Amino acid sequence: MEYRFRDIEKKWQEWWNVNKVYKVSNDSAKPKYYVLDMFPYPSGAGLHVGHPLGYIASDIYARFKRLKGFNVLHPMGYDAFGLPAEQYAIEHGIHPKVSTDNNIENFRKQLNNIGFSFDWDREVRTSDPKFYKWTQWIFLQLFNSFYNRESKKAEPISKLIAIFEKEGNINHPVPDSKFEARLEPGMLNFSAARWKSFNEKTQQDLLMEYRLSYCGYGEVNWCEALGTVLANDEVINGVSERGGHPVVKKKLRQWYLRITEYADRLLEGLQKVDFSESMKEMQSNWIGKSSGAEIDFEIKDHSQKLRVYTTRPDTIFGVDFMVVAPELEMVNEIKSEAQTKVVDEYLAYVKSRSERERMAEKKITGVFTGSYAINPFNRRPIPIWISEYVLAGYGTGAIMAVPCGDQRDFLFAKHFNIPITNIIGSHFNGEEGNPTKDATLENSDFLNGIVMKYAIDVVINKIEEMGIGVRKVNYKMRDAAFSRQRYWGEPFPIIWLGAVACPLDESELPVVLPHMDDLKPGPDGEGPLSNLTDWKDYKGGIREVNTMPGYAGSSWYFLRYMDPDNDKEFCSRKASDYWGQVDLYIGGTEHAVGHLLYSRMWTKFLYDMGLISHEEPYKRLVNQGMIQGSSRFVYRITSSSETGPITKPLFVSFNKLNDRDLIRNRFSSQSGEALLYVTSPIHVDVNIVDGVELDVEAFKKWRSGEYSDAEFILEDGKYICGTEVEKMSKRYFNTVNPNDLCEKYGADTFRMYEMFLGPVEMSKPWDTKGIEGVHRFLKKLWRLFFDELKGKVWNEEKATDAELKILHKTIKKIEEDTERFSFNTGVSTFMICVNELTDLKCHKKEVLEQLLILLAPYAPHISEELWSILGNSGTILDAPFPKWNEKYLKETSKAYPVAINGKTRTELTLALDATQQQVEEIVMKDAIVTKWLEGKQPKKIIYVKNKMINVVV
RNA sequence: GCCCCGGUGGUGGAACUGGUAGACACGCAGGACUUAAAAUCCUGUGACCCGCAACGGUCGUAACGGUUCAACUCCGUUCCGGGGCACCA
Repeated sequence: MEYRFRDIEKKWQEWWNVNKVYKVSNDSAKPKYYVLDMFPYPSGAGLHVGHPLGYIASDIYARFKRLKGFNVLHPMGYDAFGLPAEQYAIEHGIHPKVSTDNNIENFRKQLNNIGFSFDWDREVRTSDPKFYKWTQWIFLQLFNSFYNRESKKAEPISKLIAIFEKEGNINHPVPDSKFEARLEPGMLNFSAARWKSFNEKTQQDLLMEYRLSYCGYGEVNWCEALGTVLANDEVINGVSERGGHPVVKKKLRQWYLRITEYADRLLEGLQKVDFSESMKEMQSNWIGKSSGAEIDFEIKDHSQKLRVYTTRPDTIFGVDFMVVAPELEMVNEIKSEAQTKVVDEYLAYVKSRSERERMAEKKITGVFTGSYAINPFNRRPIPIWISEYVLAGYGTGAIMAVPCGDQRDFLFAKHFNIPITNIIGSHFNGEEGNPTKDATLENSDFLNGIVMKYAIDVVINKIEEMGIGVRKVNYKMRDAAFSRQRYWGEPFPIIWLGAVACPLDESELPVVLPHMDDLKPGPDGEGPLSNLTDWKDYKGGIREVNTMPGYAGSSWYFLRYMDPDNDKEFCSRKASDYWGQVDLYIGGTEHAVGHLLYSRMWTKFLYDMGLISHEEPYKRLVNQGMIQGSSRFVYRITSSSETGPITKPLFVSFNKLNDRDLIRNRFSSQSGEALLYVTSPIHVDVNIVDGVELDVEAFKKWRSGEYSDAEFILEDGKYICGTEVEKMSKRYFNTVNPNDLCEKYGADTFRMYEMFLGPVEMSKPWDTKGIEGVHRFLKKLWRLFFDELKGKVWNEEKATDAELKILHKTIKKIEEDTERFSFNTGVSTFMICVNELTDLKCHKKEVLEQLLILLAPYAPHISEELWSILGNSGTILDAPFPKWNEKYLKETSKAYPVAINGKTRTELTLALDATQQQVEEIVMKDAIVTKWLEGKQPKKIIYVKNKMINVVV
C-alpha cells in the first residue's frame, strides 16, 4: 500500500469541513489562545508560494496549542476594501464587488488546498455591510470623543462641552493650533462665558479641533493618478506606495484621525509587547519623539515674535542665523523692503519644486529676509533667512541655526558666508558641525564652563523664568489622513448641514455603499459618490462623499473574529474579555508603521471607552520573511556586427555569453575583426527550467509557440539560464503556485518544505529543488506503517528502551522547536526520528502513535489518516500531546570524551546524572589522565554540559 | 549620513545560556537491486597532510586583534550584504 497523498488529503479536508472540526466555541473550560494572521487583501493574482509561509507557521502553532489543551481561536478573513481593489476593478472593467468576491472565492480554494485549521464560520470581510457597520460605529465613537490630556485617555465630547460651559478651555487648550486659520482670531482661548456666547457653528468648529476623528483643512498628500489623498505611510520617497505615482502637497478639507494624541502611549506600549527590536524601532522612529524647547525671539523693528523649536537650547550662544520655512505666512510680514524681490522669487522657486525634487536633490538654497531676531541673552542681532530645508510641518516651522553644532547649519553658513561662532572650542574643527553634547561651553556667557548636556536644563529653566519660552516635546508623527476620494471603501456616517458635520445616529447604520457602475471621480476632486445626487441628499443635508481608507477595517478586525455574527455590538464584552489579546500575530514587516500603529491606537481608544479590557491588541508579533522569486533568463542574440539584426529567435546559453569564438563560428566571420553581438535577456518561466537547465522543448511550446522555431547555442548539450533574485511576480515569470506543488507532492510535503526552508522570520529566494527530500521523508514515514510487498507492517509489540529513547528524545525536541518557532529544525527532528526508527525496524504502534500526534501540526493530513488507520476515531487534534519521560533520556550511559587542555582525549562511561564529585573521582583514575598529570594536581576539573570534561593544570 | 539585522561546506541551513562546528536536507560521486528506467536502499562528501590502518595530525565559521582552560557565540576595529529612516532642528 503506497502513500496516496492526493486521496488522503482530499478525504481529510472534506472530513474536517463536514464535521466542523475547526469550529471554535467562545464557551470553553480550556484556557484560550488566539493565533492570528494578518488577513490578506484578495488580489486577482492569487496566492504564490510566498503568501502561505506565515499561514503555515501560524497553523502549525495553532494546532500545536490545541494539542496542548488550549481553546484556540485561529480565524481568517479578507481585507477587501481599499485602493488596490478599486484599481484592479477599473483596470479589468469589473465592478470591485464582483472582482473582490471572485478573488476571495479563489483565495479560499487555494487556502483550503493547503489544509489550514481556520474556523471559516468566523470569516470576516471588511467590505461586508455587516462588518463595516461597526467600522462606521467606531468612527462615530471617535468623532464623539476627545483626548483628555489630564486623565490621559479618550472621553466623550459631551464631557468637554460640560467643561467648556464651566471653565472655558483654560485647562484644555486646543491640541493642534495649526488649524488656527479656520477659526477667527483669538478664538483659541475662551472662558465659560465666552463659550456660551458663541453661536452653534463656532462651537462646532471649536469642538472639531478636539474630536479624535475630525475634519480639517490641511496639507495632504494628493496623488493625481490615483485621484485621492494618501496617508504619510502610503507615500514612499515622494511617490505613492501603490503604483509609484507622483504625490504632491495640496491643501484640502480632509478627515483625520487624531493619532498624535496617542503618540506617547503608543510609544510606552511598545515596552509591554513582544515585538522584534527592529519592529519596535521602526515604530518609535515613526512616532519620532524629541524633547527640547520652544523659544520666542524678538524681531528687530517688528512687534511679532519668531518662535523656534530646538532640542539644543544649550547652544543658544552659537546661534548665527535663523531659518524660517518658506511656507510660513510670517515670511511676508518680516521681509524687508530691500529683500522683497529676492524673497518673492525664492518663494516662487520653492513652490515650483515638487516634493520629489526636494527629496532627490538636496541643494543648499535660501535667501535672507532682511530682518533680524534678537538673542534674548546678549541682545545680539541674528539674521533671519528662509530656506526649504526647514519644514513647515515640524515644530514651529522655524529653527535657530548653530553652524558649529549642526552639519546642515554648517553647510548653509559656509554656502552663504555667514560668520560662525564657535562655542565648543576644540570640538569644532572648522570643517564640519559637531553635534556633540559632551563639550564644555565657551563664548556662552552664563553657560561658560558647563558641559552641554547639563546646560540644556539650565537654559530651559532660565527661558521659562523669563517667560520667553517653554519646555516642549515634539513628534514627527502627524495625524493620519482618514478620507479617500474613492468609491471602494466605507462611507462616512456623516452628513453636512451647511458647514457643520453632523454624525448620523447609530440606528442609521450601516450607511451602505450604494452600487455604482461608473467609478469616475466627482467634481472638485471629490470621489465618485459625489456623482450620486439622489444618494447624497439625506435628511435635508448632504452626505459626506469621501470614503474611509483601507486601514479602517483592518484597525479592529481582530476583535470581530471573537464575535462575528453579533448584530447588536461590534463585539460583545463577554467575547472580548474571554479572548483578550491576540497571543500571537504573524505578518510581514511592511505593516510596521501603518496597520500596526492604527490598530494599536484603535485598541487603546476602545479600551479608554471601556468597550474592551486590554489596551494592546497583540501580545507577541512575529514577522515572517519575504519569499523572493528566483528568476531565470534566456539570452536572445538580436544582432551581430557581422550579420546585422537577427530576426530568427536565437538563444545562447549563459556560460557561452562571452564565448566569441563559438559565436564567430556560428556566423562564419570573414573579417577577422572582433565580432560584436548584442543579446537581450528575456525572463523565462521558472516552471520550465530545472534548476538552471532550460527544458528546450517546453520552451518552444511556451507562450503559445512564440519561440517554436528557436535555435540554441548550447553548452555540454544543455541550455543554461542566467539567474537573478527579484520580487516574486507574474510579470517576471518567477511565481510558483502552491497548488501545483500540492498537486505534485501533496499539501503535507508543501507545508513541511516551506518550513524546512529556514527560519520563518528570514527572507529568502524560493527554490523548489529540495522539496524531494521532504517528500521522501513522508514516504519513509508511511513505510513504517505499510510495506509495498507485505502491506501492513505496524504491530502492537512492546517497544524497547532504545525505541522509546528515540521517541522521547523526539517529543522533547519537537516541543521545544515548536514552542520557540523553530519549525525548520522541527522538520529535521522528525527526519532524524524516522531515520532512526527505520534503522531499528521499529513498526510498533506504541511508538508510532505518539509520533503521529507530534507530527499532526506539521503534516495534518497524513497524521489524521494514519491515526485513524491505527484504530482511533475523531480528530488527532483532540489527542493529548505526549509527555516526554526523563527516564528514557538519561538512562543509557554513553562514552564521553575527556579533553585535557584541548589536547589529549580518552573516553569515560558515566551516568548522565553523575555528580561533580563522581566525575572527578573517575577522571582522576583514568589512565591517560594520570599519565598526563605526571603526579601533579589539576587546578580544576570542569564538567560541562556536552558531557565533556576539562582538566586544567 | 544615522539606526537595526546578518556574513558558517558546492547549496539551503543546524549548533538555544561560550563546551566535540557543519545536525537535517539538497546536490555531487561511487555502489546494490533492475533487461532498462523510475522508485528504494547503502557508502562517501569542509580543506589540507600522513598512512597498512585510524575512533591519526594541521587548518577552518568575512578579516584582524582581544578576553577565556575553551569563542560561530563575548569585546574592539575593518570589510561586505540586507532592511529601516533620511533635511524632523
